[in-house]
Amino acid sequence: MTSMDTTPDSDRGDTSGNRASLHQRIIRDIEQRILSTEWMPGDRIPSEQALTEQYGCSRMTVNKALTQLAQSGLILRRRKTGSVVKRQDTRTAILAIYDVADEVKSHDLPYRYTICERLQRHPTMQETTCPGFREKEDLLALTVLHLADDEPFCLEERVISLSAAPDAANESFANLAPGAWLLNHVAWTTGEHRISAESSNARVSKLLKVAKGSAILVVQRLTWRQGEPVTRVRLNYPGHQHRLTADFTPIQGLRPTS
Amino acid sequence: MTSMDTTPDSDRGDTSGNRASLHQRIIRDIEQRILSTEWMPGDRIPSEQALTEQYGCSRMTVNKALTQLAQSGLILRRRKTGSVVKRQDTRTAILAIYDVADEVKSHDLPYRYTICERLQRHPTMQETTCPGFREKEDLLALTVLHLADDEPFCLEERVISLSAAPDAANESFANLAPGAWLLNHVAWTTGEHRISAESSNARVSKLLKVAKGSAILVVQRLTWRQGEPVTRVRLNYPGHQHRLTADFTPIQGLRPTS
DNA sequence: CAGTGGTCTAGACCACTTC
DNA sequence: AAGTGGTCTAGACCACTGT
Repeated sequence: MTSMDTTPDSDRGDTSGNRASLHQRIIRDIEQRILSTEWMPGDRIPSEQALTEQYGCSRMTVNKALTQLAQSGLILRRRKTGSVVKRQDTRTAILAIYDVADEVKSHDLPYRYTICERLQRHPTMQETTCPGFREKEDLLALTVLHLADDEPFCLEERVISLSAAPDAANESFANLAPGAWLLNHVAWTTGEHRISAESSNARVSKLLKVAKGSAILVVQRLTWRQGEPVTRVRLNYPGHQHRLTADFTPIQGLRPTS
Repeated sequence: MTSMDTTPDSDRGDTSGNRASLHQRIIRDIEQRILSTEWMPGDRIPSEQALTEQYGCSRMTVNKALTQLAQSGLILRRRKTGSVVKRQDTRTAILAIYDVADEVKSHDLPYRYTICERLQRHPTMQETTCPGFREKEDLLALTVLHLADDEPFCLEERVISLSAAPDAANESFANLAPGAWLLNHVAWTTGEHRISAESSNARVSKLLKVAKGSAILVVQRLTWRQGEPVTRVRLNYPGHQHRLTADFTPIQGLRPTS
C-alpha cells in the first residue's frame, strides 16, 4: 500500500534543491545510519521490499542503492538472511600513482629526465626465481633519473619485456620517458605495488645526491597485460622530501580516478 | 525488432557454462576491446541504443554495464557525444590497511603489545598549526609497541581526541590495543594516509631495536568522523622487514574489501 | 518451503549538450 | 532540434539459502 508516511525527510514534493537522485539519497541515508552507529556491524538492513515501501519507489531503485553500498564495502548482501552492516576491520586506501613527470609538474617545478643507463639483457637469477619474467626472455633495462628543478627527484630502475613491448627496443625515449611511453603503447594492465623503506646504497646515493644509507622510499611496481609480465619498475624517492598520500573512505564509492 | 543476429558470442541459448550475467559479459567484452587496444583512449563506445541492439537486451542492462565501467574509471560518459575510452594517465592502487595485530597474525607469528607511554595533554604547537585538532582540546597521547614473536614489529604513536572518544580517557587498553579499540568504538571515518621513509631517531631506534638512522617506513593516518578529527597515528615500521602491498587494476571494479 | 537478493524487460520522462 | 545518458517504474522469473 506504498505508505509514504515513513518517508525519511521532506524533499519529496520539494521543487527546489532536489539535487541528488533518489537512489543516491537512499545511499546517503543508510551511510548516515551506519556512520552514526545507529546501525552497528552485523545489524540487519531493511529488506529491499521494506525499503521500497519506505521510500515509495520501485525495487530497482532500492536495489541500485544497496548494490552500490555493497560494492563500496559498507554492507554485506546475502540471500534469504538479507543485508547486514559489514564489519570494518580492515580499511582500504586509494592510492593514486601518477607518472613521475605529472608528479613533479603538480608541484609547479620544471621537470626533466635523463637516461643514465640502457642495456638489453636476459633476466637475472633473481628475476627468474621471484616474480614475473620467463627465463631467457629479451629484456630492456633502463635507469632513468627524474629531476625536479634540476635536482634529483626520483631514480627509476626499469625492466621492460621486449616480447610484450617489442617497439621499446628501437625507441630512444628521448622525448618521452619510458613510463609515459609504456602508458601510451601498452594500454592497461593489472599490477602490484610494493612500498618499502630502504637505506640507500652507493649507486642510488650517488645518483640521487643523498648521503649513503639515508632513508629511501621505494615503490616497486609489477605490471601484467593479459597475464604476461610487461614491466617491473623500482622508483627510489629520497624519503625526506617525498611522501605518498592516500585517502580512505569506506563511504559512497571509491572515487577511482575522477 | 531485437535482432539477435549480432550476438557477439554463442552462450546465449547455451545451458552450460552460463556463469556470468549479461551485464557482466558486456563489461568483459568492452574491457577486452579496450585492453587489446582495439579501442584506444578517446575512441567512442557504441551508444546505449546501439549496444542494446547488439546484445539484444534492454537498455537498463547496457546502462548498468556502462555505469560500472565509468565507476571503475575505464570510460567517460557524456551526453549527446556519448561514451569514450578514458585516458589512463594516472592509476589508482588499492591499499589495504590492516590493524597491526591482524597484520602480525597473518604472518603466523604470536602477537603482543605494550603501552610504553600514556599521557593526557593539549595539542602541541605543531598539531594546532598543521592538520586536524582544535586548540586546547583534550587529547590522549599513547605510544604503543607492537611485537611479533616478541620482537619489535611496529611502533605506534597515537593521539586521540577525547571529545570524539570520551571513553578513551578511562580505558586501560589492557586487553585491546588502542587501534582496535577505536575501530570498535568510533565506527567509520574518512581519513588520509601519508606514507614516507625516514631515518630513525634515537627514541624510535631504541624502542624498535634498530640501528639509529636506519630506514623506517612511516605510515601516518588521520581520521575524521563527521568532520571532527578523531585520531592521528604514526606507525613506524622497520623498513627492511616490512612492506605495504597494493594491487591496482583499472579493470572490473576496485574490489574494495572483498 | 518461503524469504531474499540477482537479474532482466519494455517502456517512460527528463536533462544536458552539441549542432 | 536531436542525440545521448540519467533515472525511474511495475512488473517478472530465477537462484540461493536457511528453517
